[in-house]
Amino acid sequence: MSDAISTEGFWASLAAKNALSQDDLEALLSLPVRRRNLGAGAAVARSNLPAKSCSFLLSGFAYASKLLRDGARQIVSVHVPGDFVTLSHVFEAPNVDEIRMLTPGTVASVAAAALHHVLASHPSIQTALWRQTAIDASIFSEWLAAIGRRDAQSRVAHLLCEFAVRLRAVGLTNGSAFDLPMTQAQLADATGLTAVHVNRVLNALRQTGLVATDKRTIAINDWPGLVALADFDSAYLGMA
Amino acid sequence: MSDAISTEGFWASLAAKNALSQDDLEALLSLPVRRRNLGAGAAVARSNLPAKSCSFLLSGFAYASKLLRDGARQIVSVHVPGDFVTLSHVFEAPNVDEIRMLTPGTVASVAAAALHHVLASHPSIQTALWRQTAIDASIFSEWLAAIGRRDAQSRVAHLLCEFAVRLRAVGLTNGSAFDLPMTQAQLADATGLTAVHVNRVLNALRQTGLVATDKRTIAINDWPGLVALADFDSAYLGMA
DNA sequence: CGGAGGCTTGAGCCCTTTCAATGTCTGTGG
DNA sequence: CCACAGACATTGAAAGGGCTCAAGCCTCCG
Repeated sequence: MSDAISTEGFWASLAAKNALSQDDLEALLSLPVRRRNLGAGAAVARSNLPAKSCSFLLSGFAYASKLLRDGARQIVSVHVPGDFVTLSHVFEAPNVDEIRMLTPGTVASVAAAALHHVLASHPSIQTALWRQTAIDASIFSEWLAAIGRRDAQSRVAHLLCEFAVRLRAVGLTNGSAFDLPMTQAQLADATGLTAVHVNRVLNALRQTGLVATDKRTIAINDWPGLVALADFDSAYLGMA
Repeated sequence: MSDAISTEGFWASLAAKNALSQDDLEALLSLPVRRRNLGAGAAVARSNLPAKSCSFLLSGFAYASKLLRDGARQIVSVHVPGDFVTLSHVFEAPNVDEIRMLTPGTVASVAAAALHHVLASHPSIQTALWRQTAIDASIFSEWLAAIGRRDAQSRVAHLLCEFAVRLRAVGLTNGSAFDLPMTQAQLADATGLTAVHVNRVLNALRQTGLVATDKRTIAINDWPGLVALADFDSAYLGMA
């Protein structure tokens, strides 16, 4: 299985999106990177380990979640190939309980110390990473509004819209269809619903002709309709 | 009315918390700052204005919220004196619809251009701001878990615990009591509930002896009990 | 004194959950 | 090739937590 992207491609994309200089790019390319092939369900990082490193996805999907005392789980972010996964881990203790792979995939990691060394002499790179953290925060706040104030159909529709846009941005869509490798239970943990209700919501979305599903593939048949239902505006993703 | 803190005190606190050098601190102190006295309800920043600046609270409370198409509001963050308010606004479009004062207060602002100029030559300062953005993201994700997976009592209790800790950190508590200048409708918008239900929840918290309220003052009578109900762990605030 | 915003309370409803069972798919081993 | 197990999806019925609607009250302030 070849990775969706290479380490070099990842850095080049970061450089392009943030207008970094050639010198900056070369500094990034010189960073020692550790690659790991992980299976579905494997932990990308454990909260008990203080492994201060910054990692990103070369292939596969991952999620970060918080566990509550009563056993409930809240997935707070989902990561697609080309995303940073543990960007904020260069700082103190992680703020989530688990980061796991949704699918088999490859994770690349840079030790925090090495990264800090480069950042100290490359302010533009640090700005790029800071900006990425700001985008992560922006996504969190959008999810907050979705979970806090939207009904179940709108929440699920919003999640689907977000993934459609994010996956298109990294070329992981076939026309209007894309792969969303999450079980309904995981979708429930991401939207603050129950698996049973996610099932019913997906049923409703299918019956109203907005989407079609086949295994874990989502086909959006009525993008304007789905956007309207979700009250979706992609600005918060910080892309264009 | 004198401000709770001064601009100089704000920068000094930032420097202390991030182990910045004397040179860094002096660079911060040399930044041109615009101070504004705002009344309750006044807009700190408007989403339509591309006023790229970074602002922080010298006194008073503020909140940031998103508005949904159907008129619903979700408050995504509340800011206390000493907090940055529009830190991520140094980047692109703001990710919230409104930022308003909860009380009269003073806001200090630094133009993004001036800030960027300093950051380019002071990597440690940029790291400090980046770290603050990471903490903001951490708070978002904690709220996400609270709203997504906790019941109403636990959500409200969690919010009260958070404010108790944050206000104690800036010396704005009297013993176990503190001022939380939010109406029940605003608490509802922050917790994803309705004002009516927040009222009932507060009633229950009072009747079980966990808290007492007087106007907008909250007295926590049973801190361990409230923490247990909220499943609260202050680690996500990135303080100690 | 009157008005406005905020707080409180009651009653009924509804969206979502809970509980429980059945169906489907996939990989595995006999 | 089939039996089996396990994970996931689906469906029904009933319960419940929070919402909606509505009214009354309190307090501050002009």
